[in-house]
Amino acid sequence: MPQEKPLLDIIDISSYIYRAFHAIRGLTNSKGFPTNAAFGVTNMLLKVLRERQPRYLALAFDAKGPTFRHKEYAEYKAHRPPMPDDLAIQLPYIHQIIQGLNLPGLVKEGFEADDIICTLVRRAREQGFQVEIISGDKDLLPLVQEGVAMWDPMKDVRYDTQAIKEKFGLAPGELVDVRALAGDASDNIPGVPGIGEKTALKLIAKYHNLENLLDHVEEIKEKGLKNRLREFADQARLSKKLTLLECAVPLEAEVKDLHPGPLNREALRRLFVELEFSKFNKELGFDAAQAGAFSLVQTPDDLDRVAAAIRESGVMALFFVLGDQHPALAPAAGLGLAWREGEGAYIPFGAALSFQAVWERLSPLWTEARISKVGADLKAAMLAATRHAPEPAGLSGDILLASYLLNPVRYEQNLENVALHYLGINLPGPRELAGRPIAAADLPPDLACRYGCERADAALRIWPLLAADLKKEGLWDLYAGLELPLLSVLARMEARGILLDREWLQRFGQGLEKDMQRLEQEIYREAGETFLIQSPQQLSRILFEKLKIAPQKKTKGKTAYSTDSEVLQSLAPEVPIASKVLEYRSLGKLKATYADALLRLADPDTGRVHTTFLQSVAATGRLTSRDPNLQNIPVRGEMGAQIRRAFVAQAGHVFLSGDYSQMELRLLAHFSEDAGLLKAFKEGVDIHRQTAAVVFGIHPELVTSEMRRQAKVINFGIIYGMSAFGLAKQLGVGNRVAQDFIHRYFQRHARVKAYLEETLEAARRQGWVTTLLGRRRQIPQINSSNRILRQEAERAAINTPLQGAAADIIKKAMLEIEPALQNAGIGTNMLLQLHDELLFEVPEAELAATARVVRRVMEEVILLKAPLAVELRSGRNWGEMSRYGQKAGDS
DNA sequence: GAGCCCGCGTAC
DNA sequence: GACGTACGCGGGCTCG
Repeated sequence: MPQEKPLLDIIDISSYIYRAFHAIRGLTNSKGFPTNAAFGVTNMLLKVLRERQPRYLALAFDAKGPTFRHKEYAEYKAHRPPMPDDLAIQLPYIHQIIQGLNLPGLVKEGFEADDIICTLVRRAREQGFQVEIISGDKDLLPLVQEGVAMWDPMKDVRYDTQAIKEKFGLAPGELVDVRALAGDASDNIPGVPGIGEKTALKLIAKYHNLENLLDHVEEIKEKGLKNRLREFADQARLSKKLTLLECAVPLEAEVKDLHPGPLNREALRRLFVELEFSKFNKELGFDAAQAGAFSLVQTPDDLDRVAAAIRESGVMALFFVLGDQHPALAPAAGLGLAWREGEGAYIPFGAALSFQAVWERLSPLWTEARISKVGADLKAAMLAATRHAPEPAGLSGDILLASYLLNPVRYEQNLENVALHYLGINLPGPRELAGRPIAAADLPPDLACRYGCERADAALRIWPLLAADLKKEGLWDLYAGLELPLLSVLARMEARGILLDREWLQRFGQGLEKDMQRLEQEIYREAGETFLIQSPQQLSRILFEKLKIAPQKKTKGKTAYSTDSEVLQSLAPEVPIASKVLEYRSLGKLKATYADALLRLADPDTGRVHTTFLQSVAATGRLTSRDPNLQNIPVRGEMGAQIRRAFVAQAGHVFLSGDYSQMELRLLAHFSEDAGLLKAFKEGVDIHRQTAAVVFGIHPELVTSEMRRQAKVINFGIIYGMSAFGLAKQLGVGNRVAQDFIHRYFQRHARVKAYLEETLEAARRQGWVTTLLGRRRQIPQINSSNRILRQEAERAAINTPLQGAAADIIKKAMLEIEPALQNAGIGTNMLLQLHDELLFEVPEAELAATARVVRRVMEEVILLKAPLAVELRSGRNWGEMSRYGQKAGDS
C-alpha cells in the first residue's frame, strides 16, 4: 500500500462571494446592513473546515484591477457590471472573517483567482500533493486530472476525470477548446458566432482541440459552420488564449506552508455578533465569560465580602437557581450573583447558610434604590426573594423583557438565546456542565456555582447593550414605564395565588370519572371492541375502517383521517358513537387538564394555586399564564361554571371581575375613526346587532338572534383578518354570501377598510407593526413571495395592533389599580389577568368601594375616541358571578 | 424513559 | 390555504 499523498484544498473564494450574494436574497442584520454574501461564504468555509478538516488549504482571490487578459483583449469581461454596493460593503467583513478563521489567502496583481489555482495545482502536483479544487465554476474543470478533483460543497457534486468523461464525453483539458469555440457571454469571450456549447462539444469530441479542428475544417459538411470556422478562426484562437489559465503566476507562498491556523475566536465572536450570525457563534461554541472570578459563598464572612463588593459597584445581578415548582411553593436552591464583568459568587442555600440568614444580609442591598438590580427574569428573582424579603427597590435590567420588546418574535426569549445573540457566547446548561441529564437545582455546588454565576454575569454584561438598543429604538418608555413596573405587580399576583375548593374539585373529578366509565362501556359496545378512545389514531380506525363511516377530511399533516370535534359533530345525528366520543373527550379534557392538574399544582398547605405569568412570550404583547394556565379555564356551558366554582374567594372575601367590553372593536373604531363604529360605541348600542343590520341590509330592530350571532362572527373575522373563505366556512354559508357580507360591511365602514390597508402598507414598508403604546412586532414574512406565508403575515399584521393595544391598555390599568386601591385604603388584591378582564379578591365590606375604583381606573386609563366600557361582576366563587352595578352592555 | 411532535381542545 | 394570540393534555414516535 503506497503512502497516501498529502492533500491540498484550494477554495475559489471570489466566485463563492458572488454566488452567495446572488443565491441568498434579502438577508440583513436587524440594523438593515446586508449580510447575505458574508453569511453564505462563512457557511461554506465552516462546512469545508468541518467536513474536510484540511491540513493544507489556500483561498484564491481575484486581484483588483485589470489582468493580463485585458491587455490581450480590451473587451475582456467588458460587459460585467460593476460590483453592487450591497456586496462591496460586505467585503471588509468577509476579509475579517477569513482572517478570524486564520485561513491563508492568495492574491496576485494582474491575475485572476483561476490563474492562482492553476499555478497551485501545478506546483502541488510537482511536490507530490493531491489537490481538491473547491469551486462551482465550470471554467476550472480543465484543471481536473489524475490526483486533482473539483468539489462544490454547496451542491455537493464532485468531478474527477471519470465524472467529466461521463458528463461531457471529453477529457478535462479539451473543455478549454470547447469554450474557445462556444465563447462565454459573462466573460465576454467571443468564440465563434453561431457555435454554442452543444456544437462545440461535438466538434471537440471528434477533433480534440481547436488547431486540429481548424486543420481539418474542410471535412466539415455543414456549409455555414465551415465558413464561420474559417472566418472566425483567429477569434477562436484569441478566445482560447483568454480561456487558457496562467499556470506560472509568481507566487511567493510555498504549498507546504499553506495551513489553516488556529481560530481567532474573539475576533470571530465579535464579528458574528455584529452581523448577527448567532448560528455560527453557536457552532463554534464560544465559552461563556472567560471563567471569571466566581467564588462559592460558604461562610457569613464570604457573604459579607460579596455584599461589600456589590455595594461598591452599585450593580447587583441575580440569578436564582430554582426547581420546577413555583417559587411560592418551593425555595430556591441557590443564588448566583455578579457585580462586575467576570466577578461573581454563588450562594447555595442549605444548612450552613439558610436562605433567611443570607437574605438578612442581602436585603439592605435589595431595598437600596441606588443599587441596580439586573437579571434574566427579575419577576422570578422577586418571587424567590419574597419569602423572607421585603420589596425590592432599584429594579433596573430585565434581560428577557428588554429583548422581547426589541423583537418579540426572532427567538424564544431565554437567557441562552439572548446571550448568544448579544454576546455570541454559549451558556452551558446543567446537562452540559454535569455531563448527564440533571436539573439545575440538583447540581453539586461547584457546578451550580459556575451555572449560577455565569448566568448572573451574562445578564450583567448584556443589560447595557439592551438598554442602549431600547433607547435607540424608542422603546425605553414602554420598558421603564410599563413592562418593568408591571413585573412587580405580576409577582405579587403570583405570590398570592388563588384559592381552590379542593374538596369540591375532587368530587367533581370523581363525578367525571364515573361518567367517563359509563360512556366508555357504551362506546365499546357500539364499536364492538375495546380501544383507546382518546387516541385519534385508534378512533379513526374504528370509525372509518371498521364501521366504514365516510371520512370527511384529513388531519393537518395529511397522514390520517381527522376525528376532530367538527367532524364528530357532523356525524353525531346519524352515528351514536360520535356524540358519545365527543362527550367522552370533553369530560376527559375537563378531568385531566382542569380537575387533576389544578389539584396537583395547588399548595398542599394553603390550597392556593400560583400560576406563572409570562411577560415575554406572546408576539402581540399579551401575557400568558402557565403551570397552571389560568387564562383558559372553561367558562362556557354548565361544565365551565362547574370548574370555575372550584375557584373561591377566601373567607370574608368575594371576587370582583372587571371585563372590558368589546375592547378590540373599540380599538378598531379608534384607529380607523370610522364614523359608524364610533357613533355606535359612543351611544352604547349593541355593536353586533348594528353589524347585522349593516350586512343584512335591514333595520336594527328586525335583527334576529341568529343574524346577530352571524354578525358577531363577522366582527371577530375583521379583527383576525379573516378571508371570505374563512368566514363562509365559519358561518356555514356559501363563498358568495360571505363575500357579500364583507362587501357590505366595508361599504358602510369604508374607513375600516382604509385603516386595514394602511396597516398592511406600513407593515410592508417597515417590516413591523406597532401598537398603541409603541410596542413593536416584526413581521418578517410580510413581503414573502410565498403566498401562504405572506397571507399569514398579513393577518398577523392586522391583528397585532388591535390585540396588542388591548394588551397595552390592560397592562397600564393593572399598573394604576394597585396604588389607586391603596390610596382609597382598600384591602383588595388583584389575582388574575385574563387578557381583557381582571379578577380581584375583595374584603366583603369593601366591594362597593373597590368596584368604583376598578371601574374608574379601567375606563379612564386611556382616552379613546370610542370610550372604554367595563362590566363588573361579583360572586363568592368564579363560577357564579353576577353583574355588579348598572351599565347595560352588549355581549 | 426522556424528549419531542401531533391532534385536539380550552381561553380571549 | 383559507381566523389572530396562547397553554397543555394524551398518544405515539424517536433515540439512547
